[in-house]
Amino acid sequence: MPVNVWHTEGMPVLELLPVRDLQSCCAPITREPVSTENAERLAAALKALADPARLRLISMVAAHEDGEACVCDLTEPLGLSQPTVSHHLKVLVGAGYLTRTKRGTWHYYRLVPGALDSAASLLASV
Amino acid sequence: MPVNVWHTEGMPVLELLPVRDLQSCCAPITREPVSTENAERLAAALKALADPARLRLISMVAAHEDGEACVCDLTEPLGLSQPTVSHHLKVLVGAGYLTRTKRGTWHYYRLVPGALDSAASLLASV
DNA sequence: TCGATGCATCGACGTTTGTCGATCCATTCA
DNA sequence: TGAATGGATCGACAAACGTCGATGCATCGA
Repeated sequence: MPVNVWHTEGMPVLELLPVRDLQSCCAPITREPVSTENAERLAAALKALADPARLRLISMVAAHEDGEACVCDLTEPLGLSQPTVSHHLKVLVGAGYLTRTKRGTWHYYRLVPGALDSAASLLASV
Repeated sequence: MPVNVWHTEGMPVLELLPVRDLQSCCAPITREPVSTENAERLAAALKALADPARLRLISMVAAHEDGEACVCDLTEPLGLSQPTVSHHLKVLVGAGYLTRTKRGTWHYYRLVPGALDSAASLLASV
């Protein structure tokens, strides 16, 4: 549920707020502009997604068997080097979209349920 | 409705697809990963939003009287120079989130209805 | 006609980002 | 124990990005 964005070093700076229902049902023509802090948090959350390779990674992990995948599953279909794939996965984990679990030799990445939808909701409520 | 992203020079490359309803009602555990082209388009659309200044600009334009604002309305509350504000507005217009209209000496910016929600829907359907 | 104002564009700059090869560590297996 | 494999991290580098001051072009009002 919480989509985080690393700030200094793996430090989460964003906990996605619940969707503001009043927004959707009775938003006036003129509303309050978003605060600087919320803009920075949402921008960081979006920046983590604003890359073709990372969007494909998210999609590939979700589409993979059992909803999880290791780096070796992703490198070849993505067409990028292993260090680059690891880098992108780290960004996605840091932002709270993926989790990482180690089993034996492999690190399995898995989509955080609802993380993408939370970001989408936040975006729509700007 | 269409959220565009300039490709070479003001050339729109993205027309937001309609929300794929089958996705929300009966998505299987394992789906098809997004195509490279769609990932690039969505990434471009998100990149235009993944900046605190631009998110605040969108919000400020929407919150402004009559739903429109000129550059001079935005520069001071945003705390950035006029060229920088113009630059960000250009990016947002290019991506299809804002429109620009000239009346007399002023250029008025206005939110494209539904553009933000379209992007959010696309994001949620990754 | 001339000064003032709004704003786009240009050029420059420092920072951030995406990418890779090289390296190193952990785990497995012969 | 030693080779092989998965994968994180490092260092380097080019490209993209955000920002600003300077400039130029409209438009308006005196």
